[in-house]
Amino acid sequence: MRANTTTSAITGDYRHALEARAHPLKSLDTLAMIRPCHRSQEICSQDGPAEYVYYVVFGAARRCVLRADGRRQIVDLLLPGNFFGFTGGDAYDSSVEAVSEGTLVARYPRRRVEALADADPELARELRQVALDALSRSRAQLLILGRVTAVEKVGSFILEMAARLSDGNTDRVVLPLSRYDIADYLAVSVETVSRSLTDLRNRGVIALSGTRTIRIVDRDALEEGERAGTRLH
Amino acid sequence: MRANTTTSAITGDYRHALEARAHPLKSLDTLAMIRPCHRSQEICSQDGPAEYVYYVVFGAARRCVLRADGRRQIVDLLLPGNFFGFTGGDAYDSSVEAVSEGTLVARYPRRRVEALADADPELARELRQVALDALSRSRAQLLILGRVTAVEKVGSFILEMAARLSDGNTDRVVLPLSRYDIADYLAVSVETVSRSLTDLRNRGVIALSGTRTIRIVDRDALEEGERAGTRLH
DNA sequence: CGTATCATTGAGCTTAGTCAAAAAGTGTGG
DNA sequence: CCACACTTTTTGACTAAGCTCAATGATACG
Repeated sequence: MRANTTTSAITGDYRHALEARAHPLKSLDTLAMIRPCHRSQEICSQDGPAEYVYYVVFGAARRCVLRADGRRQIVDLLLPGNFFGFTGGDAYDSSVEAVSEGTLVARYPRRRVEALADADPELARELRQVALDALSRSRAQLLILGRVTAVEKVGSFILEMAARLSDGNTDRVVLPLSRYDIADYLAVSVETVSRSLTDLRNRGVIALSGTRTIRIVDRDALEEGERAGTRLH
Repeated sequence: MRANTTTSAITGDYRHALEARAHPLKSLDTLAMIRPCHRSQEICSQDGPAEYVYYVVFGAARRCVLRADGRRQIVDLLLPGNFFGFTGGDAYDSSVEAVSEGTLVARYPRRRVEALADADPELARELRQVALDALSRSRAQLLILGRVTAVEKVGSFILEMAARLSDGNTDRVVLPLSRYDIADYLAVSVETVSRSLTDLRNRGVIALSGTRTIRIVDRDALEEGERAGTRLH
C-alpha cells in the first residue's frame, strides 16, 4: 500500500507531491509515473490509444476540441485533484494539454487499473466516483454556458474557480488560465472576457492585482449575477 | 436500438417492453419496476433521496435546473436506452421530468444495484460505462452550446437528435420536445429557435412536416453549419 | 367548439462579435 | 541590465445577432 520512492520514471522528486495528496486511487500510486509538463504541452491526444488514466498533482490542464472553423473550445478544466482520461472506448475522445508551466501529472496504466478494479469493489466504486466527478464538472460548465450575459458567465466562472482552487481563502483566486483560455472555456470572445472583467472591477464587484489574481469583493453581486448584470435605469 | 413502437402504453403490461431491450443492466430486470409517466411529470426531484436509478424504455425525459431568475435550463436529455439517476452523493442533484405523454421508465433500487456491482465486476464495469455515457452526452451538449450562432446550435441539435433517435432512417427526426424545451436545452429564446428552424427550412436545409417532424434535406449544410450560417454577399 | 398551450412573425433595442490598434507584460540574448 | 521581439491584455468603433415585448396563427384537448 505504501508507495516507495524508488519507482519514479523521470525523477523521484515529484513523487512526494503525489503522495502528499489524498485521492481515490491512492492504492495505485506505486503504478504511477509522474511527469512535469511545459505550457501547452499535449498530455494525451484525441483519437490516440487510451492507455493511461491521469491525475493532476499540480498546475492545470485543459481538455480541448478543435472545430472545423479553426475555433477552439475547452470542454473541461482539470485542476489539482482531478482525474482524466477515462473513456468508454479504446481511444481518447479529446486531447488534453497542460495549461501552466510545470504542471505535474501522474499517469496510471489504464488496463491494470481496470483489472485491479475487477478484483477490488472498493476501487471499482472509486472509479465510478471519478467518472461522476467529471460529469459534475461538465454539468457545472453547462450551467455557466447557459447563462445569458457574458458578465454573468465570467462571474460564475470566477466563483467556480474560487471554489475549486480554494486554499482556505475563497475570496482570492489566482487564475491559471489566460484570457484566451477563459474565452474558449466560456465560448465567448477574448475581448468580451476582458471587458466583462473590467466591468466587474469598475462596479466594485471584484478587484484585480495583475492580470491573474482576482479578489472577490462583493460575492453576493457575483452570485446573483442577474441583478448585477441588468442595468436598472 | 429498436423502440418498441407497438408497446401497450394503455394495457399496463410494460414489462415486455423492457425485456425487449438490450441494456447493460439486463441482469437486473427482475428488480425493476416500470412506470408510465404523464407529460411534465416529475420522475425524481432535486435534493430528494437518491433511492433509485432509472432507465428510459420509451418516450423522453429532461433533466432540469431552475435558476434564481425563474429561467429553466435543461442539462440532459434522456432518450430510450439512456440511464439516469446515478449520483455521487445521497441526493439527486437535479430533477428529471417526463417530456412526452406515456414515457416509460424502469426503476432499479440503487443500493441493491451497487451491492450487486460489488460482487460482479462485469456489472461494475457496466455502471462505469453508464456514467461515461452520461458524460459523453454532457460533452456533446457543451459542444452545441459552444457554437456561435443560433442557427448552428439548432442545426447541430437536429443532427444530435437524428443520431440518437435513429430508427434506421437518420434523415427523418420526430422531435419529442416542444420549442420551449429545445430553447431551454440550447440556452436560447423560443423565438430564436423558431426563427432558426424557419431559416433552415427557407434555405432548403431541412423540411418540416407539422411542428415536430423534421426531414434532413442537406446534411452537409447542417454539419458544416459555419458556411450555411454565414451570409456570403 | 371554446380555451389553453404552442408556434411563428414583427419591431426595437441591447449585447457581444469583429476588426483594429494601443498598452502592458514576458522572456531572450546581447 | 537593457533592448528587442513576442505574447497577452485592454480599449475603441462598428456591425450584426439574438433577446424582449407584442401580436397573430396553429394545435391539441377537454
